[in-house]
Amino acid sequence: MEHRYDHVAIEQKWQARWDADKTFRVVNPGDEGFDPSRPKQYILDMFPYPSGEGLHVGHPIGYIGSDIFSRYMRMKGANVLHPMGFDSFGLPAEQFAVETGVHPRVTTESNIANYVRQLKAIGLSYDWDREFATTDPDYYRWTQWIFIRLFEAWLDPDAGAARPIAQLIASLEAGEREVDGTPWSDLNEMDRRAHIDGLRLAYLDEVMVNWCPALGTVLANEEVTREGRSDRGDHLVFQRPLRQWMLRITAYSDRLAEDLDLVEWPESVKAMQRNWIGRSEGSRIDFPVAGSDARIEVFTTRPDTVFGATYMVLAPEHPLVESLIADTWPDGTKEAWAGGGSDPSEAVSAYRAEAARKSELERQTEVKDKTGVFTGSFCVNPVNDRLIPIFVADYVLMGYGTGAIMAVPGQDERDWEFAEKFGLPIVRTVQPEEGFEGNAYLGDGPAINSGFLDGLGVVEAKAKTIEWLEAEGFGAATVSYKLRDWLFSRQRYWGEPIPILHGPDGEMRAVSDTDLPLLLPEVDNYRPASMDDEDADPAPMLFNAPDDWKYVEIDGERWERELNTMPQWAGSCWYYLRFTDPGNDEYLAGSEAEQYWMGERGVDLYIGGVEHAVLHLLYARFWHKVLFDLGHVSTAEPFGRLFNQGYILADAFQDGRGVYVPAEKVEMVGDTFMYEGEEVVRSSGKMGKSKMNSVNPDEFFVDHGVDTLRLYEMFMGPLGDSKPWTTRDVVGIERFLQRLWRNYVDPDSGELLITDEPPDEELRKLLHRTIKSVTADMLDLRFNTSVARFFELNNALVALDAVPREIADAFVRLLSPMAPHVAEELWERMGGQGSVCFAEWPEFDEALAAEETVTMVVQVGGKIRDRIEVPIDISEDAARRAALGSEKVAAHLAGEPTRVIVRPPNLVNIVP
RNA sequence: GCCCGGGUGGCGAAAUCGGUAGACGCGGCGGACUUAAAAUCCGCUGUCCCCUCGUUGGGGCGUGCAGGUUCAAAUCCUGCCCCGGGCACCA
Repeated sequence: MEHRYDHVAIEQKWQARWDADKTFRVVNPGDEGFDPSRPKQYILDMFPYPSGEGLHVGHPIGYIGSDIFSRYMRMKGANVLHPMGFDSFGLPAEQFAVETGVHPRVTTESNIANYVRQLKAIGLSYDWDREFATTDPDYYRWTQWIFIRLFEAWLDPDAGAARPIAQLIASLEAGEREVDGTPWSDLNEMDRRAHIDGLRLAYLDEVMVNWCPALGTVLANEEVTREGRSDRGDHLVFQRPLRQWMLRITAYSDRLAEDLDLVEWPESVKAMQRNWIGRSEGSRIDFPVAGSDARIEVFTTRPDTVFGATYMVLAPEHPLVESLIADTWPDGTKEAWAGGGSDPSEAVSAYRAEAARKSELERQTEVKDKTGVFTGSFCVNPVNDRLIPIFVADYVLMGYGTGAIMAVPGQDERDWEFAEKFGLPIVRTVQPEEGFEGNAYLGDGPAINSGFLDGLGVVEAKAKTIEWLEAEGFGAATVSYKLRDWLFSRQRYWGEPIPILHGPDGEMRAVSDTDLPLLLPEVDNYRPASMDDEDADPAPMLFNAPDDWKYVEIDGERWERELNTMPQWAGSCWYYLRFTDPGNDEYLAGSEAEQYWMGERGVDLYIGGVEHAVLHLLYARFWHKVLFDLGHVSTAEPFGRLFNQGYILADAFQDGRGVYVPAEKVEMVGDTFMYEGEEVVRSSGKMGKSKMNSVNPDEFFVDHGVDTLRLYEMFMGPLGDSKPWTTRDVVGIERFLQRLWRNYVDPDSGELLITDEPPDEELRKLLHRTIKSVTADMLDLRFNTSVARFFELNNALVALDAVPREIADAFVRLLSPMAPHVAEELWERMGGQGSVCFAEWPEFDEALAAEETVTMVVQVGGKIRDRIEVPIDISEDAARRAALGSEKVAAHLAGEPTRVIVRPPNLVNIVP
């Protein structure tokens, strides 16, 4: 048995050859060997953060899927761009540096080397010549360059698109634009600068941030859990105001939502993005404050209910609160409204202090119990001139709308609760449906108690109210979004330095493009100043940089470098562009390469985890649209087709204390699971280090093989579903590959068992059905059913002494995207030219793929009573006659049928 | 609470146009080969019932639950239950 299937030898041989031959290198337009007659396919995986743990078998399932598709597309004749790189800035390497003093660059480099080794061991067909990491200065140079473009751009409302700030200044100087009615020439230098800085897409702002002392950085809202802890590490997070870099993603809210229509993405991901953007149409309404010139501006989606507004609420942080505090409680102030305060000032101050103290978690848990306090002031409801009291309550959020609402308890459940608790009037302004028994009524119905709106339905009443508000100067139709601007600074070391200089008088200037990359300075230690002291002020790590880095002399003045770094999301916002032209040192990506690879629909297939449904994909789309507006890229959207692979789950086991124990060492004894003599409890979850249920790929490849892993992971079920890993099931794939080998190669002599005799008709038909089925599965990434078809074809070859070449040849081609190593080996042994990776994909003959006969089902009253083999093209008449002629059918028929439904060639249903 | 997915044999799953439910694989059972075992090969395997045990013997039931539409429903509709994911006082 010298020549039996030796997966280790075969897999190592072909991986070495692909590496040496650069088999999967793909050239750009203009390069030698480029073939413009071929269509392009850009097939991309979401690149990984190279963690110290390396890969387990659950990680690469998406990579295997995209690899199969890439290999298929090459065989279909496409120029395939299929690259891989590393998202290598980030916290773990830096935290390791804090603990050990090892430079994050060192950790990162060794982790990347390990990842590359592991990825190559899976036989993934990347063009490794295009590999880069986001931490490479040649790469982050352009990340910084894009930041400068954001800094130097604003959203021109006339164009509905980003334009260079320089154009804005030119039109201001030319008098084509003014600053809030003031000509540019009338403004001093400081005001001009403030105006411009306030319009930039990258701007500084004093905002409430999530400050995490343990990590020594602020975090974006998305990086904070609902419990008010850091997403990474689960550390406490505190709210505090801080001057931070922000990116004006909200300027793109509508385009980010609307352009989802242009892409082929899972509807669920589109829905998540639309939800996140949270567009809602409504109206701004101004409520004049009684006895004052001030007005409180509210946002409402229900302007039609304005007659039912019986009180107002401001968020505790609302800037107008201070000015609304009355000196004394007015007559009629209920005890509950005062919150125990002897005067409004005391009551409101106490309430605001309490609200500021509350953590996110407390606010969450107290949702059902509304709190608030009366300011002592009143508004005038503009539609009916009624005086309504103004409250401060934390159920109104400063971050949404205007931070103030008109409260309409009759049509809003939250307002109803508050009104009941505080004894405020409740007026219904929409007539509820007959039989309605709830509190607030949110449905449609005729307006009541609403003056000029009475009798109108909700839609008409909204329109009429807005018309009235606009005519009377009390408001206008408007749109509100949940999406907030993107908090872009971090106080960490291991990130891209933000390339901005601060002048002595507060002037900001971007680092010149020619001075990029702005390299990270070397520092002595990586420990943030604030890490051990929760009360210490947030200080960027780069504060530790040497002075000759921190300060720059320009025209005799000392400018300070920005000390914040970018968040990890930055590098992944545009890496797909760099892959089109990774070596370019003059531009982020050459136009010709960018236009070719990104042409039409951008990335043709982007595979990654659904956990990036919102953040990464929204941020990347935002940057892409800015670059598009500024003419640096050629498509409106970066990712034409998105696919989310599922996760690989695995049994995990916990001991009596709830601690996970190594799953591979758990033994089943009867119905119970034992680990080191102790009974453990089984659960299931995502494979990973924390659950101690990972399967190591290096060992798996030795024991079972790479092709086995690839086929098994594809065979487990649909690529998009999460499914449990079962090592026991792997044997089915191993048997398949061994059987395949024995069909082609005599295990004793090593002789090829291929004959030039043609196959019999049945086998040929089976082949063509297989080609048809596998080809159809490719485009939909339904590889699980393809593997089933391979089993069927393979099993049909077992009984033969030799496999007809016609079958053997096509089968190897079909198999090669999924099991490329064994396919290469068999291809070579059969005398195939070159690599099977570039062999033509087999075509099927429709006539051969079609069945000649089919089993027709005959039903009586919907129950199957007979099955008859009939020609596939049987006529309706013949089918009817065959069915009615069946003895078995006759036995179930008492008399003449009332009706006969004939659907040739599949079915006849006789209704008795 | 709202918005998405999803519930099919002992297990992973097929069936994506409303027309044979359970392809393919695992596991299980039986057989061949072998001194034996492994490997390999062959057969059976949703479930219950019946018989004159048949190389397509006959029948009932069956795709989370309860209804409905239809000649016909895993597939369409209504209500409900359960599981997973996202959002969550968003005015």
